[in-house]
Amino acid sequence: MVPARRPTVRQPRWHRRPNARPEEILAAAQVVFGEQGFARAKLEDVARRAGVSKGTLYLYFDSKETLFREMVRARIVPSVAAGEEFVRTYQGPARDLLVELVRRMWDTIRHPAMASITRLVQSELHNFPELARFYFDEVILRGRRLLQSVLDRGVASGEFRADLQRFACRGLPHMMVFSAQTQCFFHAMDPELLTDDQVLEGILDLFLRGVEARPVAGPVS
Amino acid sequence: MVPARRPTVRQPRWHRRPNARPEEILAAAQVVFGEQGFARAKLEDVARRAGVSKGTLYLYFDSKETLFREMVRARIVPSVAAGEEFVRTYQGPARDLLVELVRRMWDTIRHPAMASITRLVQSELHNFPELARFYFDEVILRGRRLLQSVLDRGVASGEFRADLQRFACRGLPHMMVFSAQTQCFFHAMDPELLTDDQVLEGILDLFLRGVEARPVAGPVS
DNA sequence: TATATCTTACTGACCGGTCAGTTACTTAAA
DNA sequence: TTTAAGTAACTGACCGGTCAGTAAGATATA
Repeated sequence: MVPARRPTVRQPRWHRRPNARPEEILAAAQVVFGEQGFARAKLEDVARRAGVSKGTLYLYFDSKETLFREMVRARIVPSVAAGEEFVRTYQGPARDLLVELVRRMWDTIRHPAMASITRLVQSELHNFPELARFYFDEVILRGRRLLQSVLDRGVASGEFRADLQRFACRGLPHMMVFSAQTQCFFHAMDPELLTDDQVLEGILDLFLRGVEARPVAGPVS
Repeated sequence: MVPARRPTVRQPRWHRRPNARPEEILAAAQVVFGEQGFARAKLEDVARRAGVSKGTLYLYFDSKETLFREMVRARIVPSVAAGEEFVRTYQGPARDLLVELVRRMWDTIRHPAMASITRLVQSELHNFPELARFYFDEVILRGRRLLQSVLDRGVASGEFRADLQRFACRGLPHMMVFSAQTQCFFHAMDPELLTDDQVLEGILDLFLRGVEARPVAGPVS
């Protein structure tokens, strides 16, 4: 009798997929860094989740730090660009634009994977000056300017208060990002849970009241 | 000639100060954890800053994790209690109470040492379920209820909108905490810096507009 | 079409540094 | 003299980063 080893069609233990690897590694890194934070995250875990060995990580990324930076960049920049594109092409009242922009921002940042990134960046900034610089310029500043442009439109059209403070374009994203983090991370222990939609409506309700020239009561949209 | 070594009055190399040590260690831990985050922080550094050796830490705290938890507890709970005491004893319009409470909260959380703690907690929650539970119950929930009670007073007196959303008592602290963190950590690289006072006025301006029944334009106080 | 040759994506054992926690000893001070 | 506060050398687990070796699979040749 012939032994059963060596089946007729041999399955390779791994495949060469140099084009797919970087994205897969970034996706794995997003999960592991998001769950563990930078310092606790083990590259061994990132590798396992990406379906490769630890050595392979180093074929595509110089170091743990580089991997972290590239992951943040790859995940965040497209969102900001999408927001800018939306505002650039929007036709209509500033109020509606603001409402829709806030909805889209909320839809982006309320997902745990995204909330993890904003939290990560916030907590690791101090250790990665280069990342901090990049994040501040390409995310915070661009986001702030984007929102300010929407507010400016509304002021020009008389929809928003002429005496808006410079803080307005910061307060909104601050409230949104932190609300998203709280929704994600305290979800399990909150006895007075709000749904994501309730939070969104609450944000819009407060902020519109805060900026509109002639606020009216009642539902937002 | 007599050699100069061994002066007549010998200074002890160290003193036994069992009552003072814990607080000194907590203070050192606040700085080091605040600067480095939990995982990067070295107990060696905490010990050096506290003026003791590493072994001494273990005379007063079971582990790195315990030290971290105790530090957060010791620094945060008094602030919450102070806010509660202030609201409990306040006589006057709800609007003034709200303004003054926000001022005091801002005065507390805008300091880097405090902003570091809120950031720390946010980023380490996942790794310390016990701390998360404690923080949520003793800080977030208590803070939320405190603010809600102020809002309720205003609604009852007709100063605030009767249709306030449940989100209102969360949005304000979210905006404040995140604004404080941003003020602290991006201070160096922001080309459009606002002063702490400008941020406070901006927060009050937005939020009062958002909650008042008959908002009026103009400066806050 | 078959197979020999070659390139390179990929593996995984290993090394060296780091650091939380321990312990054997020292010393302040009651 | 006693004892508890404090020290500092030590241990062992852990993990980022390396590199010698392996095998997938492309290409050349018959």
